[in-house]
Amino acid sequence: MSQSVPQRPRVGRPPRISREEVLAAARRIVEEGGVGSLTMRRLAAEVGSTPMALYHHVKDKEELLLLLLDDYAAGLARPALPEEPRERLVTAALAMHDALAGCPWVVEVLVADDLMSDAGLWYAEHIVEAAVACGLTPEQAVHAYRSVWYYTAGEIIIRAAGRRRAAEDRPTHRERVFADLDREALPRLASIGGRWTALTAEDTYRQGLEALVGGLLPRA
Amino acid sequence: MSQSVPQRPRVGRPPRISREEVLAAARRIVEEGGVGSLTMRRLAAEVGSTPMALYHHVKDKEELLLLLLDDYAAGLARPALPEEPRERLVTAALAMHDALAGCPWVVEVLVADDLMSDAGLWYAEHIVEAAVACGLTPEQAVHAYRSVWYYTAGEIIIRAAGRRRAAEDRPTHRERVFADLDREALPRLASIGGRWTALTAEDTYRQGLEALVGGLLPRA
DNA sequence: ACCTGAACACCGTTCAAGT
DNA sequence: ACCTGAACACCGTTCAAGT
Repeated sequence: MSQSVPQRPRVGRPPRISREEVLAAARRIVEEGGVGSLTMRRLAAEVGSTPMALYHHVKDKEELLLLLLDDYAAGLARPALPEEPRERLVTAALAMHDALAGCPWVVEVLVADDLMSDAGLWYAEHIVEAAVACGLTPEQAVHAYRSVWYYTAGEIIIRAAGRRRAAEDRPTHRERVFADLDREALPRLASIGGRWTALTAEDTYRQGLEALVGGLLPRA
Repeated sequence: MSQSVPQRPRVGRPPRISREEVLAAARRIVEEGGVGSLTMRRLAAEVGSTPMALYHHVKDKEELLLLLLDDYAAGLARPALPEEPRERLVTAALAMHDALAGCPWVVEVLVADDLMSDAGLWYAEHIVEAAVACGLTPEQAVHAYRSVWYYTAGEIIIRAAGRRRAAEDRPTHRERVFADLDREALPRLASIGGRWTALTAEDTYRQGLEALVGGLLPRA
């Protein structure tokens, strides 16, 4: 009677590390240095084990990244969305952007295996739904979602790369090029000159999003 | 008198491979398998030499990629642009997109080191110029250019990744997820179901671009 | 001047063996 | 059942030596 929940008898060597431990360590590494810095060997060192022990807890590196993704997605806020469909679309897109901006490494994984796991689909669902509510056909709504996704992913990827470049302090290729622009051939860029870097560092995601959505939806 | 152009006397061992040869081989590799498949060792094999011989012709792998980029950019068409500024903006953006779409590996390099070399700046110049001609301030025009660039780069990157995924034929994570969608939580996506893949495979770059540009520019 | 070979410090992953 | 060690097939790059 005392054994009413039969603990499936664990046999063999007791585990020294758990899947959760491995994932937690992977998360730490990836948050600090991006996906590029996550190696099985470094991860093993982080959990105080050998590279091969990891393969007992995850299938391979790809599965590890997908697990990390699910994990991050599961913790995302799902904000209340406004009644008005156009606002609803913009709010959902902004929430999607925020979710990614907080965690740029996610995008690298997303792009590689397209579309997030369940938690990420929540954004797609509401963007498509709001687009339909605005008067688009389901097909048009999917296309509209895609445009928003391209814009959003591009913004995240490019700005993340920019931050990475700023972190290494060596001058970038771009700066060298902008330093001596041909005033004849490229007058507008030349006249902007040094302000380019500051201007492109400004966050204009929302502006661009509103413009895009305004153009995608039928005139109110 | 016969030596009027003194051939700076070449001394030492005669070269077996040239920089051009190295670049041409690198281009072949990258066109076939993407940037990921370009390794110094494979490149050496391709030119029939050793990895270390390459370092005599290019500084390192990064320089190699930038040279490849310059090279590609130098060969790009610079289409005649229409008089009407809004059309001019759209045409320049489409040309930029075409230039990248023909060569998705370029985007990986671009994103990593931001902005292309001179030839690529041509697009930026004309987009910014056209935006100003449409009535934006130079600052607004740079922001508009950035939005177009985010959208364009995102489209190229995501679609390139999609093609790569389609090439390997194993079922993607996405397909597995879409196969069993929760009809309660994600009704719109569920009702689209199997059509999702076909819909997102359609090329809607131009549509999205027109929408974005329409939203970015002042009402005509 | 140009090229080679051996070496260093890395990768992800498989396989056979230990506890 | 879980972990280890050695090994395989890779990377980019440095360094000392050869022609």
